[in-house]
Amino acid sequence: MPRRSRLIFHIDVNSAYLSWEAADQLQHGASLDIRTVPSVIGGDAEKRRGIVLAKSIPTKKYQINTGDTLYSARLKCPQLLIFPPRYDLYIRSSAAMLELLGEYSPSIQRYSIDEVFMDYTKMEEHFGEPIRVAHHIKDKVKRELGFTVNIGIAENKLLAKMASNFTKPDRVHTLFPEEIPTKLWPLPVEDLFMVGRATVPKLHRIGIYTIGDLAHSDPKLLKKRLKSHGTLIWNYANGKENSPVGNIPGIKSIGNSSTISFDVEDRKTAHMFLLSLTEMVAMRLRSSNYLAQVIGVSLKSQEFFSYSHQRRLYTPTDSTNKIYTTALALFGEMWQGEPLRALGIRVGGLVDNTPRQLSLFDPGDLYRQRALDTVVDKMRVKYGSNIIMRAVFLHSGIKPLTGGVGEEDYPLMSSIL
DNA sequence: TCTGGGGTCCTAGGACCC
DNA sequence: TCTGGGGTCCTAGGACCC
Repeated sequence: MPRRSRLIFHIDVNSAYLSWEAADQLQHGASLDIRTVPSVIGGDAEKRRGIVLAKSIPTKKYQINTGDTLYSARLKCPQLLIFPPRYDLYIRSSAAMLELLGEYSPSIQRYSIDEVFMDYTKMEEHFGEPIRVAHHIKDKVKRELGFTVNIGIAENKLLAKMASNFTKPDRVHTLFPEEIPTKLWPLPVEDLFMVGRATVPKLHRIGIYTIGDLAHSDPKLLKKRLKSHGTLIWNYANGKENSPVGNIPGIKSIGNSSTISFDVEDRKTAHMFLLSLTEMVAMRLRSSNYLAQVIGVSLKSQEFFSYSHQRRLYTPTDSTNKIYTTALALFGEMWQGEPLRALGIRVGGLVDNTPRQLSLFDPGDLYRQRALDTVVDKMRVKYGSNIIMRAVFLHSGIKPLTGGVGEEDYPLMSSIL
């Protein structure tokens, strides 16, 4: 075995949402393992959220893809089983896996709810040869937690991630430098991380169809055509990437958006949804101990046209009222009365919420506003998010908070991901 | 009963300043 | 009287990820 500059593991849960649902069902006495039949996790079509979020391996021969509408998925496979998402279960399952992995290295990075990077460099003396240990870890996850993972092993994060994407499920793959020509380069270019829907046709147009084609193309030409993104994917195709595991920079923005079960056509209803979203975003902002300098509103029309407006404030804020009134102003500037399918609020330009010089233009009731927001946050954490709500939501049929993970059950969970 | 939600980063163009 | 030019900030939109 050659000496490796670094040893990086990428652990990827196979069909995460679906695997976690399957494992939970079996633990509760189900006789059918839904991973063995065509099945998907999908949103609620009546609420216009009916898309495939995760799919079992047997759906492959029906050509069902993540993102398909449930309508089209059912056309492809009439006997398809569909289960709703359960974000609380996913958060618990993900945390259990992270805890298990923590035994094998002090350097662990949660990349998403179902992907983890682990730096195994210099850990061999403790736990042994990397491929053997990877098998041990994957078998332990299966035995103790009830779901399967793929593990990719390489000298950097990019190649480890590419390796974990090879054949699934329940597999360990390596992608060391000497294996790049045989294992990576033959793959279609769209399989490369960061080569998405818009880039593929541009690459095809210049005769690039495989990752190998990209690796051997002229980086100057790519840069000319694709700017910095061209340089990035050329490096990736050649296996060049050297970011460390861990040291995730702080969050940059916090947002929530929602597709509404009906088209919003009047200002009053739109305002209520904006308030509901603002309540969630502002609560998350305060719990993260940041203040926001930029407030943004995004809309999606019935015809799927998306657009947004944002504004930078003179004074950073975490006040629900300030964010809401800014959002209303932005909404008023951009909305021409077209039916709306979705609305969103996002705050950015985050700065630490440490004691600061008050601007001359701060409202005099700043502290009273803050005290009120803080009390409401505490009550919602303690008694549930519906314990206190703005009067406009009474009998409106609209939830007083919208967004976050797990809807009303886990209003604060999203901020840990 | 047709198309989610939460993020990050980049680019282009305009405003503004010197 | 013939329209410089660089730097920075801001905003809108797009591309990508899971």
